Amino acid sequence: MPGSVDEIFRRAKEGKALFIDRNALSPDYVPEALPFRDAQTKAVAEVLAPVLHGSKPSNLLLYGKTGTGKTAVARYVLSRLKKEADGGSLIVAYINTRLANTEYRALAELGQAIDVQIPFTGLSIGEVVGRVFKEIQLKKSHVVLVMDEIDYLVKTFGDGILYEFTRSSEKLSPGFLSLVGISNDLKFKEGLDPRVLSSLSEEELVFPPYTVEELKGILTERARVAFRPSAASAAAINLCAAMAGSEHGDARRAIDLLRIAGEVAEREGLKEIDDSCIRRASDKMEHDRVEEAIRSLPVQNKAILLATSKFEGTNTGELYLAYNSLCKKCGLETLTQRRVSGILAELDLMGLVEASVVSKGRRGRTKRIRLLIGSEALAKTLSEDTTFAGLF
DNA sequence: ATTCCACAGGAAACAGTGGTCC
DNA sequence: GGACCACTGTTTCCTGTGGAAT
Repeated sequence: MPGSVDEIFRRAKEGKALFIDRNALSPDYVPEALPFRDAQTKAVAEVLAPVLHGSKPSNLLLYGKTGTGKTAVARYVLSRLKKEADGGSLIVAYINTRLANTEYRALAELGQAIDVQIPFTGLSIGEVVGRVFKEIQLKKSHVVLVMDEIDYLVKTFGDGILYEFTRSSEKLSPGFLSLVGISNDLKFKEGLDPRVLSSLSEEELVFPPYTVEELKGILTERARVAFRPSAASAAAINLCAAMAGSEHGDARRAIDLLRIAGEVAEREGLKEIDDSCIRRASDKMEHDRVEEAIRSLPVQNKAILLATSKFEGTNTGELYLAYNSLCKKCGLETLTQRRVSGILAELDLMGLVEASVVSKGRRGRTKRIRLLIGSEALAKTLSEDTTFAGLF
C-alpha cells in the first residue's frame, strides 16, 4: 500500500511516479499518427480535403466495432483539417448521438458549434433546423459534422434529421454541410429512406478489429508518451494487448487497462507495471463497471434488481409478486407488469440479469430470470440508497 | 391437429415538466 | 397568458408465441 500522504508526495518529488503524460492514455488524445489505420486515415482525408478549397465533398460512413479506431481516425483527420484551414469559414462539429440522444439535442449541439444559441427545449425541430441552416447560409460556412454512434439516433428516432442534412444543399448555399457518420452496426442502413441512403453512402469505410500485434504497437507508442522509460515493459504491454485482444481487438479497452494498471502500480510505489497490476486492473475495471451501473439506476430498476436477488422462483409472475412485496416494505409506488417487463429487458441488456424466454407448454411462456452479479456486491451498493437501507 | 396458457413485446396514448414564442 | 413544443416515464391495449396437454 502507498503509506502516508507524506510518503506519497515524497515519492512523487523523487520522481518515482510512473506517469509523465496521463493524457496520452485518455479517450480524447489525438496521436501524431495512426500507423495501423493508415489506409482509412488517407481515405477519410481524401473525402474531406475538398472542404479546403470550398467545394462540396461527399458524405462518408465509417463502420466498425467498438475500439477499432473509427473515432480516432475522424478526430485525427479533422484536427489536421482545422490546422490546414487555419480558421476561415471551416467549422468542425462533433456530436456523439448517444450522449446528445434526441434529434433536438443533436441539432442544438450543431447550433452551438456554429454559434447559434438554441434553448434546451421549447422550439419545434423545424424551427431549430431553420435557424441552424440560416446561420450556415449567412456565414457561408463549410461545416463538417461528425455524428458518432449515428445508428443509435436512427434506431431511436428514425432518419428525419439525416434527411434534412442530406437534402440541405440548396438551403445552405453558398455554405454547405458534409456529414461523417460513425456506426458500430453494419445493418443500420437497412431502415433508411432510399434518398438518405443514396447520398449518405457515397463513401463507406470498414474498420476491422485490431490484431494483438497491432494492439501491441498502439500500446507501445502510447506508453512511450505516457510513462517514464522502463515503467511499462514489453511483457506488460504484451499482456495488456493479449487480454484486450481476446475481447474482439478493442483498443480503447487495451489503453484503459494499461492506464489503470499504471495507476495500481503507482499507488503501490512500484517502479514498473507487473502482471499482477494488470490482472488487478482488469478485475477493478469489471468491478467498477458493475458498481457504477447499479448506482446510476433509477430507483424502480434498483427495486426490481433487488427483488430478483431475493426471490427463488423462475418466472416473471413470481418476480412481479416479489417486487410488489418489496415496494410495500420500502414505501415505493408499484409499476405495472408491462413496465416491470420492460425494465427487466433493460437490466438484461446491461448484463446485470439474464432473462431468457422459456415456454412451459400449456402453462404459458415466461422468462427464466437469473442475477448475473454477486448478491453481496449488490447489497453493498444498494445499502447506500436510503430507500433500501432499512432492508440490510 | 388443435387448444390453451402466461406471458412477451409493439404501438399509441397520456401525464407531467420545463421551456419558447407571440 | 395561452398556445405550442420536446422529452421522459408510464399505462393501456393489443397481437403474437412455443410447446405441453388434449
